Amino acid sequence: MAERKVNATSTQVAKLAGVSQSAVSRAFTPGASIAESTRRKVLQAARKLGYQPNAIARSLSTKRSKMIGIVIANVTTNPFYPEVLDALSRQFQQRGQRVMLFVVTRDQNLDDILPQLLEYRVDGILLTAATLSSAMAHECARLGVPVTLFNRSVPDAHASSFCCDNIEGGRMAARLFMKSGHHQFAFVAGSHDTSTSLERERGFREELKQHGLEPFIEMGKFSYQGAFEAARRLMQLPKSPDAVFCANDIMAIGVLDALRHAEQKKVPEDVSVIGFDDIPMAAWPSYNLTTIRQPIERMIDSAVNDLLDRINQDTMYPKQELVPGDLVVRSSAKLPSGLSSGWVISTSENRPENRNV
Amino acid sequence: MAERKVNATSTQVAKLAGVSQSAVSRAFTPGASIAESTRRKVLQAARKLGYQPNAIARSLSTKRSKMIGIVIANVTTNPFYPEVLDALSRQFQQRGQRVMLFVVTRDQNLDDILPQLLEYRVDGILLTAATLSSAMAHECARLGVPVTLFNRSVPDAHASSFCCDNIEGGRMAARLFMKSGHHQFAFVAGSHDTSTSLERERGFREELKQHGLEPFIEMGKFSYQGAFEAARRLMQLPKSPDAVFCANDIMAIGVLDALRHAEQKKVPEDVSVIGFDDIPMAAWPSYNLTTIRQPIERMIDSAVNDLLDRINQDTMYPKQELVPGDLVVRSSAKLPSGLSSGWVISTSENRPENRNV
DNA sequence: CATAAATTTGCATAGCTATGCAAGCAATCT
DNA sequence: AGATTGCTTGCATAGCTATGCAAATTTATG
Repeated sequence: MAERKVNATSTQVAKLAGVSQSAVSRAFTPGASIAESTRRKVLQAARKLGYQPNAIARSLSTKRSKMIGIVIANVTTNPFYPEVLDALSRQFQQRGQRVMLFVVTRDQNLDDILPQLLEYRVDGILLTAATLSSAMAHECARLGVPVTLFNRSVPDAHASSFCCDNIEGGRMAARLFMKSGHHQFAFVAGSHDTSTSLERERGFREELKQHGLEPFIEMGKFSYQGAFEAARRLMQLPKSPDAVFCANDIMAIGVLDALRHAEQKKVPEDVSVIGFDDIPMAAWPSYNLTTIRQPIERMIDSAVNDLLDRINQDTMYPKQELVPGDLVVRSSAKLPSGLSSGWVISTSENRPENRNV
Repeated sequence: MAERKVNATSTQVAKLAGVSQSAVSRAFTPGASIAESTRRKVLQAARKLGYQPNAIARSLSTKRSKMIGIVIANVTTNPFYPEVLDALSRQFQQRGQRVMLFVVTRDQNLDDILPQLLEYRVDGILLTAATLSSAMAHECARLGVPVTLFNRSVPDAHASSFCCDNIEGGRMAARLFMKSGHHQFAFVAGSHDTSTSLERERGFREELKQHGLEPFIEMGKFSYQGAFEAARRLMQLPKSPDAVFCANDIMAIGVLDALRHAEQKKVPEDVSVIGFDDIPMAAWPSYNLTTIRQPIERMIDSAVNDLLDRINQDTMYPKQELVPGDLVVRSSAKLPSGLSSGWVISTSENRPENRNV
């Protein structure tokens, strides 16, 4: 016979332990004023009744839900984002915050879903691969709920944002291509309304322009399949490119597969390919993708710290941070003389790859 | 100057609208007894104050949090799970449930994290790629919180479970290998304590055994890298296998890459490979992986329905469901005569592949 | 129009915990 | 011993919404 006591309350525990309800509350509040002896009595009674504090009631009372709302898109289409979600979730977890998750599509309007987060009085909101309407940004500001964008630049000054330096990343790709003597350049874009794609394109373009060069642009729709098709279109061009920079790794991989399996091109002999992100697959022997690595751990640490700090002291202003990416040299792009595969080129230092896994 | 009204309460709205607090509550409760005219008054006042019902307080009052706890592992190592998470999250979202997410590692002990879910009084718990200690299963049962396992078989009868028919899947792989004339068989396992890997191995073994055959077993640690190395070990064997079945697709891909890039083998001419799951990558031209597809949508529908049903009527008993998988024939395994690539073989019907994306 | 029936409304309270405050207590000091 | 000081403790209340119940109002019925 299951006893079916169901959720005991602090009052019941108090009665059994012969103390007041306040004492029970204090027994479960670290740092509260309670004698060790009574705390033990309480914990024992609690164990006997299978009592566990009710976080809902606590949230109501403290006006802190200890929950962070995470909104994320592209979870199934870009392996970078599971990586991000995993890291974020663990970090918050470890810092004593629960995660309320919303998976959305890239083009989904967040104005419907943010209210659902606010309804639960989340302490803070983290958006990744998603953007905020400025109406919603204001709403969050009004309610005093800090918002942080990850991997999206900020629409207005109400939210923090943590991004890789996409423009410089695009420039690095262009420089590598030029140093190793390519002639026709192309960029495979993700979409025309996403800051990551736009900025990476801009850096790539600007650097080429300084040498009087200009890339072809094709749309890869942020997907393997889209990039696969984009690559085929590029190869139809009269002067088909020999250097293709892609707005992210998953598209670079789509391009690689198209070049090798549908266009009989050799990589990097016929065409060089560079991606962005450095997802785990980029290191697989089938691809060996040269790419711009986003220093995901560092970015996430900063983002999480910033959000938690702003939760705890609401005097703080939102912050915009740009983290430099590293060029990871593998073998999907021809090497300029003096550079060999397996090196990581960052703005501050160059070093052999030694990624701790 | 931001007005900084911060979270209005139902009482404030009531005062402004000239009604009672109950009326405000009812205005936001679908189906409650309230005149259309007063509802309009209330909603107008609510808009003016930027009022939104407090879900925390509601949860406390109704004893329903409208939250589901999802625990998931392997998010970064196996693309199958982001797929699962995406689908689950959307489904619950659509059915009016919020998701509280916990990302864990495969071997992490859930006994520490389940209490964190229970503390928030989640209405139900869904575990995927994770198992439940029987102590915790009892605890959930005692508290009346239904638990559903996805892709793990059930430890005891307190939880529902939804799995693909792994044993039959293993059998299908064995049959296909045998029909197309292979001689040496191998299984690349995920781990030795996970039901998916064990059951797939068992089906594969049993079917081979009926023909007096026995497979080599190698450990692939549920990862690309682990399987890559497992494949290399297999190829060292005096009678190296010409038919390798892997406990999942990501390992099958690791095996394929090892065979092609490290062992100079041709697939499927020298070695045939079959995976399990049918992740999107399996269809990529680089891999063209023959695999057992888990009918993920159907499984998720069933799992979500079951969990929500059990939440709403606690008379229901947990259910164990086994969903048959489909053999998706591509070109990583030699075809027996009469079968061509691009077909899906299920227990009930065979049809050309036409996956709706 | 009177009465019954149906609908709408407000009152009062429950749901569970945290916490300011004053009172109780023991230990310390003079 | 008496006065201070510093911990502990319980009381009472806040935090916000939902809901049973009775009262009030509207609508339907004869």
